[in-house]
Amino acid sequence: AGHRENARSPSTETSPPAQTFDWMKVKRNPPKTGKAGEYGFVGQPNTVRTNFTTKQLTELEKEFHFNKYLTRARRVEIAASLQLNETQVKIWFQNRRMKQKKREKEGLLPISPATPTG
Amino acid sequence: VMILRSRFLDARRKRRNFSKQATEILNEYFYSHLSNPYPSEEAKEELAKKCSITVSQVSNWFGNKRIRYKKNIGKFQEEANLYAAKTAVTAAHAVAAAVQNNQTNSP
DNA sequence: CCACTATGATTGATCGGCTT
DNA sequence: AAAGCCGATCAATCATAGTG
Repeated sequence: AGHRENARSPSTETSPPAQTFDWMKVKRNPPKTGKAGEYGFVGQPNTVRTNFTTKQLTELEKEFHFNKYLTRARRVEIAASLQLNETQVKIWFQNRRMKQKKREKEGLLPISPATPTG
Repeated sequence: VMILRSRFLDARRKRRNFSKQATEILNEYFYSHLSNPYPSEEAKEELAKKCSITVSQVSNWFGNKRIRYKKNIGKFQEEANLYAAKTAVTAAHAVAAAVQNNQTNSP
C-alpha cells in the first residue's frame, strides 16, 4: 500500500513556496466595539483595538482578584463604572483567566529538570 | 494624551533573541509545513524542548511568523526557498530513517 | 551615536467548538 | 436557540536587539 501526503514538489520546481494557502488569506472581522462617552457617537464601530486606561485595568484587576468569574449583575456594574461595554468586560475576564492559566503553567516548570537529550 | 505608555512595562522589556539553532529548527518546521503551519500542542512541546524555549515562546514565534509571512510573502521568498530545499533533502532522509526506526524505541 | 529593520512579547478582540 | 467559556489565533503595537 502506498499512502502519502499531497506533496507537490517533484524536482522540477525551484520556487513553489510562492503558493498562497488558505491560512494566508484568513482575515478577521473588524471589532464591533462601540464605546460610549468618548468621541461622540455611541454604537459607532471603533474599528480599532480599545486601549484600556490604567484606571480601568486597575479596577478590573482588583475585581478579578476578588472573583475570577463575573455574574451578570456585577458585569453591568463594572461596565458602567468603567464606561466599557459589558462585552469588553466579559472578554477582559476571559482573557485574564487564560493569562492566569498560562502563568500557572509556566511558573511550574519553565526550567527543565535535566534535559538529558540535547 | 497622557504618558500612559508606561502602563505596564515589565516583561516585554528585556527580551533575548532565540539562538541561531532554535530559529533554524523553528524555520525548518514552518517551511516544511507551509501549507498548514499550525503545530499541535504536542508538536509545540517537542519544538520547545529542541529549542530550549517554552511552549508559549513557540506559540509566539509561530504566531508572529504566520502574520509577518502573509503580510509580506515576497520578503520571505528567499528564506522560503532556502528551507524548502533543505527540508526536501531532510524529508527523504526522514522517510528512510522512519522505516529503519520502525521498531526501535528509545525514550 | 542615530536611523531603520528584525523580532519576541503583550493584549483586546475574533473564530470555532462545546456546554449550559 | 442564545449566551458564556475555553483554547487558539489574529492583528496591531510596544520595546528592545541587531545592522549599517
